[in-house]
Amino acid sequence: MSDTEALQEAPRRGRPRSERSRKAILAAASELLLDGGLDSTSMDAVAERAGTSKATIYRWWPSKELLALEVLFAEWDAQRPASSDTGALAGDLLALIRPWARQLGARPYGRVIAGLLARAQSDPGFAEEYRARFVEPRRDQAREIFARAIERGEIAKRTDVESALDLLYGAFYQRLLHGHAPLTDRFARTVVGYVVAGVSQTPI
Amino acid sequence: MSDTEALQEAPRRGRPRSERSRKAILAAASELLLDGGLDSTSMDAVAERAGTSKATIYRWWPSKELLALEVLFAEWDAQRPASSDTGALAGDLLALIRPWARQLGARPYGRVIAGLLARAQSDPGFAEEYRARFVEPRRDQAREIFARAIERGEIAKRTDVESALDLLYGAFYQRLLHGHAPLTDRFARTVVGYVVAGVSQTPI
Amino acid sequence: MSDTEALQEAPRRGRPRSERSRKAILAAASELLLDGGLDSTSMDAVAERAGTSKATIYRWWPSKELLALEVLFAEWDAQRPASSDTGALAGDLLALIRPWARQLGARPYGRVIAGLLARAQSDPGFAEEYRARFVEPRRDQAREIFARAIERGEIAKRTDVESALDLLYGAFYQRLLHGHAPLTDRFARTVVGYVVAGVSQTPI
Amino acid sequence: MSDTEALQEAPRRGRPRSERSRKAILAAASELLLDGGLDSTSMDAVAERAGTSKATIYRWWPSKELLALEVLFAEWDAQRPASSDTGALAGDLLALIRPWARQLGARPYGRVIAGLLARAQSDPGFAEEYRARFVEPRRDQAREIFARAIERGEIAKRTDVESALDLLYGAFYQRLLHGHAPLTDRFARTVVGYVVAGVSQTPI
DNA sequence: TCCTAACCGAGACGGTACGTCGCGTCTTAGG
DNA sequence: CCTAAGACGCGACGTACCGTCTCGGTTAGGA
Repeated sequence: MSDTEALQEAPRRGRPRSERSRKAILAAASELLLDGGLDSTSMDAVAERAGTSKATIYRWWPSKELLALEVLFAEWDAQRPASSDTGALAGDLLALIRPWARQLGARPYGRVIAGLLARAQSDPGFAEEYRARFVEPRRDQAREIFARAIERGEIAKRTDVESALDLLYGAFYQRLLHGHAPLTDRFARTVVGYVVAGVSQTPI
Repeated sequence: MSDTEALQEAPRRGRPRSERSRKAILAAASELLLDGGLDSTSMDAVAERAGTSKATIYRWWPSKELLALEVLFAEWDAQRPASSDTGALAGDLLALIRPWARQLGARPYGRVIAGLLARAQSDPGFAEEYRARFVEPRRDQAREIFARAIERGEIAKRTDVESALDLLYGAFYQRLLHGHAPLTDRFARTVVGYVVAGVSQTPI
Repeated sequence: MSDTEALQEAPRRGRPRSERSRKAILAAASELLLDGGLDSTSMDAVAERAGTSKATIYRWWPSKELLALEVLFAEWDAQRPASSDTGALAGDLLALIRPWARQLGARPYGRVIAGLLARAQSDPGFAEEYRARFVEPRRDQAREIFARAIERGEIAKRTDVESALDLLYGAFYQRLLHGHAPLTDRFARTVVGYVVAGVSQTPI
Repeated sequence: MSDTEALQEAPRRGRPRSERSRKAILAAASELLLDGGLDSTSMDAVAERAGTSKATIYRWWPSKELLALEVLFAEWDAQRPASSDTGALAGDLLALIRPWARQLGARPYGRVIAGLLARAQSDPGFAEEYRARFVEPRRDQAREIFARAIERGEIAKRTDVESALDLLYGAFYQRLLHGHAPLTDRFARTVVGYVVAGVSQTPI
């Protein structure tokens, strides 16, 4: 018996959850979040724009942060590409990173992400949730790529993969959050190039 | 006549600003900010702890963010080390980065910085101020180091220094903000090593 | 269909207004107003004493003055006596005035009324509201009494009733606001006596 | 040796009080008070308009109320007419009351007076000062007039003069403070007529 | 066909913090 | 000794969101 069936077994009496409200809330939150960031987005405004009541929002999302998390997840992580295997570290990383970087630069996600990061600093539980949904999946994909490169002998066995991941992703977050330079495709290629070269060092 | 003299010429009428209040406000804000981050720090609480009135705070700092900026700047950037010239890119970068990384890891600055970054996303003016005081000075120091390395012929003339800076600093911000791993000295050495190796690539 | 039914037809959606809060606010305001007058009564203090939030007060009373107006109206005008017809101007006026004067003298209403009058000077809308609720109802009662006296032939048809009302009520307000002498029952009788004599003049 | 000389004997060292400031403060306060009443008049605004510092105002006037008192006294009581003796109660009262009523109606004094009365309710000391400067002098003038009428036998010895004064002045304050009707000359004549008739009653 | 559980909107509630204004006091430099 | 300038501690203002709580109504499955 599958998990899904097990969950569906619950008796579910009473009026079912309104799908219309769920979608309207996510849509309203999305617009407001991308418009002004987490702080500028009030639950009252979300409720009003969605045509629902605040109680309905709080019934399904315990906090504004978790609502934002789901909003972002829904429209962002939806298009996470399947890992492709090009046979080279640089190729694999580029295939992984370039669509993500393009998406990051397309809309003002920085506003929302910075807000979520800020909340995460003071709320360990939320931080955990945030990492589990946004950070680790992407790092996992890159980890596999590095693992394959090690297996192939392309890079050293003792490569510090975790630090390499911080270098790789950190560079994009740096531009996303500080806004001092755009997240261009060229930047993505340069970053991947430097990271690959960095871990490919051959100390004599 | 020097600038200093010219400034001193100002008549300085009226009761002078209270140095005691200034220090008390910065001290109170510092404690509260490191304790709970930007959001948890209310101007009311700062005023009460400092033994001043809110009006006095707002007279000198237009917003909580700018107060936090000055607080952080005062106690953080105070100990920015003078650039040292070791004759090697790796040595220079390590001398610059290691004290900074040590400081970053010593106290919960992540809370405050994440908060400031969040505000910067929605307030271009504040973002500019933030970059001018926190980001650019440090990048300038590293820029010089890279410039010397290019001059020495240690790295290629066409090195993308700006991207290298994003790699370098981004890695530290990544750990600071995401909290998935500690900002150890070992991490600093690894990051610098990878960055140096990355820009030292010798394409055949 | 009666008006009452028509009003009841209103759907009354949402959480109903808290009767407990309404009463607590009026009670708290009453105590504070009689204790220290309008100026010394802060909305913060009313909210704290009533155990409500300021927002709840402002939701139902747009200003401190209108809250004070309702407070006073509730506990003061509640006991406005029905007009009695003694068949003589002096008797009717005494029956109307003496309970009112007794009430005026019993508690420090002067504080509140003086405050309200002060606000009324600068706020025509509030002045209108004040007159409609406090002044005109009492003047109307006295107007009727004078009208009956004219009808009976007790006083001249061309009596300037409005001025007589100013004389009558003004004397009490004079003592109430200036506090130079108490509002005794004897004073009430004297005032009514002089006013009745004044309008009963028979110029030869 | 006169009192005046004795006072002038004081050594008076240092810079003398600035007459210019004194006048400017009174003028500024007068404009602001007549413009918006006591509450709307801030000491900051008075100081700014007068071109003085707040400290200078507080050095010579202990509070806003006492400043307002002097302002009003200066421009109002200045023209208190000398008592005239017409030989009849009505004539004497009219000579006393009509110029005062005309002045009352000419400018928005109600605003200021209502404000002062409000403050007097909560500050017995100020109430005393207010009565001594504004109320009693005028009542004294009227008291003398009633005394002469009693002496002449025009009215009864046992006339309750104090109540008569409350009737007389109260009628004007009533219109001044409630604003329901104008302070016309006709009203002054009517009031005086009724008061005189009231105290002239000849009970058989 | 009714009962009853779970949902829904509307909107009032107790709180906390906001940024501003006015008070009366103070601390300077200067006439 | 007085003055202007202006900063100071204090306390209240009226507003905005927070997350919670009633309400009257709606929508389903089970009795």
